[in-house]
Amino acid sequence: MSEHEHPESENTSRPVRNITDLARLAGVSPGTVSRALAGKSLVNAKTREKIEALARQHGFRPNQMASKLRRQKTGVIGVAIPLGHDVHQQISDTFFMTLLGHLADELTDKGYDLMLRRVIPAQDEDWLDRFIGSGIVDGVIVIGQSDQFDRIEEIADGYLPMVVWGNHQEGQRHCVVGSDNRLGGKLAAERLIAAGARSLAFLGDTEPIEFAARFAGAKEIADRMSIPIRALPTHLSADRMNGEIAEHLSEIEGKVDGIFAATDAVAVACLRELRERGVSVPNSVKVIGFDDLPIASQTVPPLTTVRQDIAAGAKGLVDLLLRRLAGVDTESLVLPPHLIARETA
Amino acid sequence: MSEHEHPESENTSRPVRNITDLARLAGVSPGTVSRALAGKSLVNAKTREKIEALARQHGFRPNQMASKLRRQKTGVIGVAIPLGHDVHQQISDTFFMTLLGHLADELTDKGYDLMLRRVIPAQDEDWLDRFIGSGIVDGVIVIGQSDQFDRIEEIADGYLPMVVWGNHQEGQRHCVVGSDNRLGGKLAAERLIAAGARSLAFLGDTEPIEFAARFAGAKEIADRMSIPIRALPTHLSADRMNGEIAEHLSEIEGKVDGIFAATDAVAVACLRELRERGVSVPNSVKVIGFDDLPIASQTVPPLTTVRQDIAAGAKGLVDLLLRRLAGVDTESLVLPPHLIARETA
DNA sequence: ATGAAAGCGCTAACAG
DNA sequence: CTGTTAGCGCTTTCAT
Repeated sequence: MSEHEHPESENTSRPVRNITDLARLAGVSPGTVSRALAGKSLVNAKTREKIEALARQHGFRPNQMASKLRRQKTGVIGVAIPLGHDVHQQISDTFFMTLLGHLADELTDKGYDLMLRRVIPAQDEDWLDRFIGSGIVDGVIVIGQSDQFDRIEEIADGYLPMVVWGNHQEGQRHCVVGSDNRLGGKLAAERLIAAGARSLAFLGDTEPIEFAARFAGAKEIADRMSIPIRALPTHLSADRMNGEIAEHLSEIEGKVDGIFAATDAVAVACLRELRERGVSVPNSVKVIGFDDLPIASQTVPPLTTVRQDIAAGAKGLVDLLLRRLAGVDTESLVLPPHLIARETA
Repeated sequence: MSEHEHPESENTSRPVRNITDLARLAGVSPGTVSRALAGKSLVNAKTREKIEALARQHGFRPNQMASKLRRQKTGVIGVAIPLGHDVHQQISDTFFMTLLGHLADELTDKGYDLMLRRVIPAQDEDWLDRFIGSGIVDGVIVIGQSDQFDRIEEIADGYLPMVVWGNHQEGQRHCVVGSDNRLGGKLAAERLIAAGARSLAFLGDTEPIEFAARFAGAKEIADRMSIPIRALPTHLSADRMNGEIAEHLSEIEGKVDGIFAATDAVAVACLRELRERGVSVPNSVKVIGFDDLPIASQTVPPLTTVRQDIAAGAKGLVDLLLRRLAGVDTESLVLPPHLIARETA
């Protein structure tokens, strides 16, 4: 018989609905049951055992709602994914989803539950206030600034326990964890140029600030070396991306020999398109991605890319949030990206 | 000024902490405030407006914990991802993560929040009971049966609001939504054979029942056509997979001309390894995957695969769960997979 | 349409 | 070490 069924055969009285019922059975007060089940030290070992046995036997678990209300904390961290630019972009965005997986592990480790919300700011001005103000979470992690930088800044002024994955800007007020995108962009451009490229293109959307920073970094290097670089705007949703990449490649054929893709996903699509056109990589065109997702090592040829350390990012987000939960106004954490040299550049 | 800051300049009294404070300000009773903020019809329009204005002005939102406790429902659906066979497998498993994304959308749509838990059953016998029994969620969706089929069956006997993504077996007691894996396996084998393959292999882990069913379906067709098929066990975590696939390919070289990969991720790795060995696909060896993830269309050559309709799966999971929340003991939902013919088979 | 009052189930301060 | 007690903040009859 599963623990989940209350064995009414053994016990003719009504089921154990709460701590008081259990207290009655154990012949103690509700307070003692509460302490015993919460694992507080100040309970007689025998009493505790008896109570635990009874609880097990009746499949009883204290109501968390009541506990949370009373203690004024929920043990839940909200994770919000704002879908700003391209609503469908993140649905299967491997990077964000992997980050989420690590976050889940990290939070579980620290004894917190994770409440996930995907929000469309355009349809819901109030998304952050609502999440925060409802008393349903103790703190919030926002995955990606999307186009909500200002909104997040506003909130940060009055709400401490929030940490955001994203790009760091000089003088910003919200606590952010993220890769140094500008540096990543520099690494990418340097690599392309070192590999022999003399005319560069950035393939991707430069609206989101993370990507803007990657482009800016690459541009800084290109400008310094007097090498031209142009941005080729591309949506990141799978359906629009392929067509747009094809168009761009037609347009730049023979004029560009180094492509910096905003993400590995873009790079993979670009690689495929180049192969279909019979353009040799890296001989005729060099390509470099960003993220170092698992797919990067599976392309042909294997993709040279800029790695973001997702696990470290998740750990950083959670560590900082816990410190903020404890009242500390933490600094942002900027992680260094690393060049992963494979064969496309 | 952000709504989040309580404008103490305008109002010297202490901040509005609860419905009672707001009631005092509005000159009404807490009950009326509750009704007004909950959007009940039986409130005078003017009173409601006044209350809403006051709430907005003070950035007040009713405490959800208290509400949930009182109403004995949480508005939260638990989503559990059991990590049975290969703990790291799912960390970046695109299929599950995409399903999760759709689930989040679907649940949000229906007004539910989503509480995510990744659990390692081997370290935590009680994972499902704990999730369910704590009164923290109104219902549970389990993503993947992993090696927990029996555990889930037990729970299902005493707990209605649970739906599971996974494989359907004759006579099982828990409500499941999933693709017809056996049929998918048949489609795959038929396709490989139709493309000219005369000796098949299933590449992947046959432990998890979904994969076992895919293999069984393929085997049924192969047997019927008197074509040999063997299983090549492969871990699904990225780090171990590549080496194992390489070994298998060495072993079967020249002996197998049709490979059915358990998932697209495996197929992609297999394709890359074949290319490295100079084996021509589909001429020398045909390959077919399972899932139809976005990468499937990006491989070279584009991957023929068996599509699972993830969005429909998510919708099915949520719909069934809502029916169960309403007390209906729903049947399982088995979705038909579809062959997506591209160029590898 | 609104007010009064009784809890939802638990925790923690206080007293013993 | 344990019992008693006073709420946490909200919802919902039951009156009016």
